[in-house]
Amino acid sequence: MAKEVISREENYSQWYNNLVTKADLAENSAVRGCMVIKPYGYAIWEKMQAQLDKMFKETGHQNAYFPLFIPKSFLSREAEHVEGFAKECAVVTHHRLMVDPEGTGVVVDPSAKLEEELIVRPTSETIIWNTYKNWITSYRDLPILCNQWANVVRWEMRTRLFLRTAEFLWQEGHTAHATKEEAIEETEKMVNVYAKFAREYMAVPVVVGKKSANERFAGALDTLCIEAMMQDGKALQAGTSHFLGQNFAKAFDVKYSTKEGTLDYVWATSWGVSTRLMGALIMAHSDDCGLVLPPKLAPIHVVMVPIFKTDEEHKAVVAKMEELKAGLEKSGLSVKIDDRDNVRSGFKFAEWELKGVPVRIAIGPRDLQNNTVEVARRDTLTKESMSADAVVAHVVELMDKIQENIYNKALEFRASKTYVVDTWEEFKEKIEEGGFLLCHWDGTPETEEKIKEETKATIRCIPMDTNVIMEEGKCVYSGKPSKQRVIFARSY
RNA sequence: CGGGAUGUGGCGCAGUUGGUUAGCGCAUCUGCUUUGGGAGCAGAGGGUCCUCCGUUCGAGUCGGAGUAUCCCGACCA
Repeated sequence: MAKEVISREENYSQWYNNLVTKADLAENSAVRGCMVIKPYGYAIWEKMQAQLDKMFKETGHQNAYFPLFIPKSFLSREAEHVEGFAKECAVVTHHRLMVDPEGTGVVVDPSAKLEEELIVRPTSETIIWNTYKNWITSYRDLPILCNQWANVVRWEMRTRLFLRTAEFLWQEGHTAHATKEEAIEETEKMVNVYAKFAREYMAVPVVVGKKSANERFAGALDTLCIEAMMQDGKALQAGTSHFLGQNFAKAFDVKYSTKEGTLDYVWATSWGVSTRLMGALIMAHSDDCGLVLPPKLAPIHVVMVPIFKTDEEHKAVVAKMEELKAGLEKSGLSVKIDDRDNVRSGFKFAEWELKGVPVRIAIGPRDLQNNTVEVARRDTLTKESMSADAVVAHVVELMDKIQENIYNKALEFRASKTYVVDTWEEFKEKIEEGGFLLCHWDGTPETEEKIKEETKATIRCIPMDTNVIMEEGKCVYSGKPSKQRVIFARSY
């Protein structure tokens, strides 16, 4: 008897359990909302890291590492920045513990109070710009193109596994440029790197766009982003790239000598993606049988399940599998033979489907006789029997097909939930169904705020892609003139 | 920080108007039988019923306080 399947609408976290768990630190409320990434989940993150790293290096960036702790005074240098982050920071006030004089255990040593509190980085602009000040004196020092892989802490009032944990892993790029144009070009370049990564590796279609003033990063002049649609129709911001202007250069007094011999402030960008991408991956592709991983990010491409009755059959089947495994590995695929003898084959089928392994191969005594194997696809849940001699070439080809298929499936889904909306009545009705609403907007924060209050929908982005209608029209809320449509949606 | 719900073996839950030794499913362990879609039978182990205080002859059950978790808001990658 099959166990009851879990509906994905009910709770995505059922799928998460393969990859992460909530940190079990309930005794201490101070660390609520953190997550443990299990080996299988971390393997996906490592694949993402490796690919992103490659793309960063291809665009001329280098990795570096900056401190976890930020002196409190740094955060107050940039006014908007401090407003955006000050409310949600973890603060280090002491540097020593002592044995509790009145009991067992340890207490904070009151004599070890820090002169100036340290902030656990919520993002590293301030500490990095404080460092860049020492690195930059002349136009010859520019540009500086650094990235760091790090963990950051944001004390969110409400956390959500993968999408908004108190501590998360991410990558943050911080670049310094001599001219405004070059910095803007960098901002656009990196958002496009993210878009390419999402589309080609995660198989998640995204819209590239610009944030409205309300949704912009604290301290940025412009925030570009990629927005994805999850299967419940809600939007997920999957990556951001900020044009910071000269705000941080001014705050940290980073000037350089120009070719002409004058002094000027440096232009900055920052950009980042986080473990939230794994959440996007799950929520974009999962079905009622569990995860569906795109081959390019799957830790295991092919799982082989032996079917046998006797020891002899077992040996013969596994021998055949080892042979196929060698062939597949030669083609660059990662293969797992599930040789466990304490669970039955049906259990294994279900379990590997839950984990999202793209292709499953089953071989039994009957196959050995006929020189066939059974190949099952995770994305379509179909299986076929084929000659064992052709299977390696077939599976290698399948990887590309699966990658393409799940992207197209997600793309079709997004298309089916994207509506062109021109009246306020229709807006209110459609927003309840979920999805992206392409609407005209008068460009004012007030209108955006009112729409949010009435419908919980926000402007996800002002699209920069060509596939969104560029036309003049009237604001869906106020009726005032508008130059192009923007995307409204409810979001995570 | 507001509004609501919930804390019972590793996980998911039941537990009646307060009444003996606190149950069930899954998982674990042992044995036998099984293996082409989440196995069956027999047996075994595993509990400070979130914490404290109170009511009572008697509390998992009632009352109070605390605490944690989840959901909905505000806040956000």
